[in-house]
Amino acid sequence: MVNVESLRPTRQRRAVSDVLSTITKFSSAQEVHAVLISKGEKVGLATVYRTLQALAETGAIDVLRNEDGEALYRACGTDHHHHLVCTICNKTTEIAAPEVEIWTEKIAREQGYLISGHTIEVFGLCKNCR
Amino acid sequence: MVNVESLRPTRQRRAVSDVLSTITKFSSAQEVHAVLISKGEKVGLATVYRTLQALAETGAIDVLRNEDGEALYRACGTDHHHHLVCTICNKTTEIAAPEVEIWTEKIAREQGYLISGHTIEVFGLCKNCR
DNA sequence: CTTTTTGCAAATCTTTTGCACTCTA
DNA sequence: TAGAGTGCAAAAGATTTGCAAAAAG
Repeated sequence: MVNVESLRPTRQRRAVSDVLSTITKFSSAQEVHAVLISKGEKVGLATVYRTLQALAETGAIDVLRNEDGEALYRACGTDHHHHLVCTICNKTTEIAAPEVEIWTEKIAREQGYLISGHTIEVFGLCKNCR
Repeated sequence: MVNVESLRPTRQRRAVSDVLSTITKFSSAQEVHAVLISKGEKVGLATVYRTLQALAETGAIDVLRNEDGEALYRACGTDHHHHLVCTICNKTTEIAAPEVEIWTEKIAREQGYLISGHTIEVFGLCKNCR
C-alpha cells in the first residue's frame, strides 16, 4: 500500500490505499468511495476526499482532471512520468518522456519563464478498445 | 471577433467574443461575465457559459482546466499549439511543439494506442512575475 | 413564422467545512 | 492526554437546465 510519513495509518487510509493499489485506472473520489462501500468498508466520502488529497499532496499518488473538471487519482510509480489514458476504459499507461522534459526547459528559457511544472497527458483508445 | 458558422451572431455572443479578443490570459466564465458587466453589457451568466462552451466546441477558442478544476477560456491562434502559463498573472504564451507532437505519435504507436488528442501545458513564472 | 437564443431561478454535482466524537502515538 | 483523523450533514461553488419570452433568418 501507498505509505506516507506524517499521516497516521488508520483503517480508513489503509482501505483507500488498498483500493488504489488494486485499480489501474484514474478514478474519482466518488468511484474510490463506491468501491470501498461495495467491499463492505465503512469510510465516509469526506474522508476519501481528504485522504486522496493528502496522498496527492505528498506526491504519493497522481492526480489529473478529466474533461468535466473532476479530479481523478491513481497510484503511480515514484519517478517523474506522464500518462497515456484510454478514453473508453480509462486504462492508464505510465510513460517516461525525457525528450519532452528537455523541450519544456528549452521553451521556458526562450520565453523567459521560470518553470514550476507541466502537464502532459495523451488520450486515445487502447489496444482492447480500438 | 471570433466568428463561427451556425451560431447566430447575437449581441451577447459578439460581446463575449469581443471580451475574449481583449483578454490575453485564460479566464473563467465567471471572469468573462464580470468583465462584461463592468463594461455595462447586459449578458446573463448562463449565456456566457453557453457561448464559451459553444465556441470551445467548434475549436474557435481554447479551454483548459486550472488546478481547481475550473474551465478557463482564451481566444487563440487557429493552428495546433500548446501553452506556457504564468502561475501568478496567468499571462499565456502560445507555443508550437513539433517535436512533442512527433513524440506523442511514437509513444502511442509503441503502446498500441490510437491517439485522439493530448494535453500539454507548461506552468511557471513569467518575466515580470519572477 | 420557425428556429435559436436568452435570462432567471431552480436544480445538479463535486468538493469543502464545521463540529463533536473517536482513535493513534 | 493531546493532536490527528472521522463521519455527517450543511455549505460552497461552478455549471446546467427548464421554460417562457425575445431575437434572428
